Amino acid sequence: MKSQTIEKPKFWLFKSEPSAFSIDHLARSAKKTAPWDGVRNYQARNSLRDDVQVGDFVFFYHSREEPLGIFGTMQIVRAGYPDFTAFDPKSKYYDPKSDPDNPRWYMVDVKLVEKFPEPVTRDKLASDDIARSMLVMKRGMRLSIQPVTQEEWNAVQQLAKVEA
DNA sequence: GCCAACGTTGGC
DNA sequence: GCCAACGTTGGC
Repeated sequence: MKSQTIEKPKFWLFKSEPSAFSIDHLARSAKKTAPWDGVRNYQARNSLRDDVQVGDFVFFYHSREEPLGIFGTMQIVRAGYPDFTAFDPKSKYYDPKSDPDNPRWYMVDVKLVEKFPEPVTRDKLASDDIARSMLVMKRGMRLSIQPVTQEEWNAVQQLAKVEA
């Protein structure tokens, strides 16, 4: 058996404050594609650099501003590469400690797949037996790049189809 | 706007 | 290597 050579599809949830970058920003981007830049947390960085692969599916989550929740889905179109905003003194994400020869921060490119007709809010997530236990629902969970299970992915897709 | 939870920094 | 202080996140 060579079953371990089969790549499992991977699912993620990326968080963003919509005032900084929202799903509508992504929808208006050329080819509905944009770099997911500005991640400045080591655990999230490790995921972007090492784990997120082209073809992986991603939920777009709006944090901080109501309504809080999952607004749609994206797909990874470019795997981890150095986050160039860290090298730009004019960027709000500038980090002088990130050396271009040994970059500290990484990003990926995402493409919008679907904006849900209605967001799947935290209230809706909390009402579902499976979605309720997602990482994003845990108190104090600040990680902005989170793994999602296949079951959670399916559960949220179901919730997105239910009338608001 | 508040503030608990969390991650990072830096003095020792 | 510890841990107090600090800055940030993000739900409420």
